[in-house]
Amino acid sequence: MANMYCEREKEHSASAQRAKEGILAHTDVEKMCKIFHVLADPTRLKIVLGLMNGEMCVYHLTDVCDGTVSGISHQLRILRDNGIVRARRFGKNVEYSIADHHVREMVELATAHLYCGEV
Amino acid sequence: MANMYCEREKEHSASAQRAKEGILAHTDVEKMCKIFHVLADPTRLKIVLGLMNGEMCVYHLTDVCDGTVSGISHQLRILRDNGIVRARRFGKNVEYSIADHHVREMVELATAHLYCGEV
DNA sequence: TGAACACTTGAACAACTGTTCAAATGTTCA
DNA sequence: TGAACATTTGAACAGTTGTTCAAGTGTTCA
Repeated sequence: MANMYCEREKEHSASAQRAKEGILAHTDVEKMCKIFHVLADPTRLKIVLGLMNGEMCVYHLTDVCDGTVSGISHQLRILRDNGIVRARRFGKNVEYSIADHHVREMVELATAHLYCGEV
Repeated sequence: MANMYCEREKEHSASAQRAKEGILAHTDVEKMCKIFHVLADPTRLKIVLGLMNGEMCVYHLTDVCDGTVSGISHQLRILRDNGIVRARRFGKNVEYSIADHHVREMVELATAHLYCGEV
């Protein structure tokens, strides 16, 4: 990457160098993708948005998210496996809650992105 | 939702009610999913991480992301269509940059989620 | 003008994922 | 113990998506 490739070669190759040696060398891209991927499904996002208002069992979540018990349960497993929600047994029921405050903040930032008019 | 469904029925149905009348009534879930979806692909995320270090043209991005010109260009279009990056022509080249500071913050929060030990 | 370069686009294929239905597990209570 | 309830799990199918290859567009410069 020593030759001229574009009119702003110097700036761009400097950016490229910084990126390669910095953030991309020290970030687990696959893992980070997974976090976003988990939030990128309407059912799962509704579950997360719902749980941001308080703890709930599966039946309440099917009501809030307008889904089937099985469907919600499948998605809850994915959320659980990725550390987004936490499960706790309560007799016959399982109570779910948000496991990580960063998730709440990510959702809030996504809202900001959506309504700030920059799109 | 008036009967007993679980041992903590009162709390849970209150959460459900808040969620249904509040955040879920006022959030465009599909649009928010789309934002997360866009960041949920390794090629696109690498592009975003790369551009967080400065502006670049497509050729530099293929170097940074270790991808083909065509592949990167396809993903750049998706990022552009979703307001994540911005394109500006510079002679024969097209210079890309991050379009929205919320994206940068979302990526930073995802990093925090990844390395805070809560997972 | 036309050759060379930088990037974009379209089509097609393989891989992945959300939903559904049916069956299984775990828990309570009579 | 067994019936009823709450939730989980497995298999399968349809729909979506990232990548590749080939062709197209836009720009510069001789």
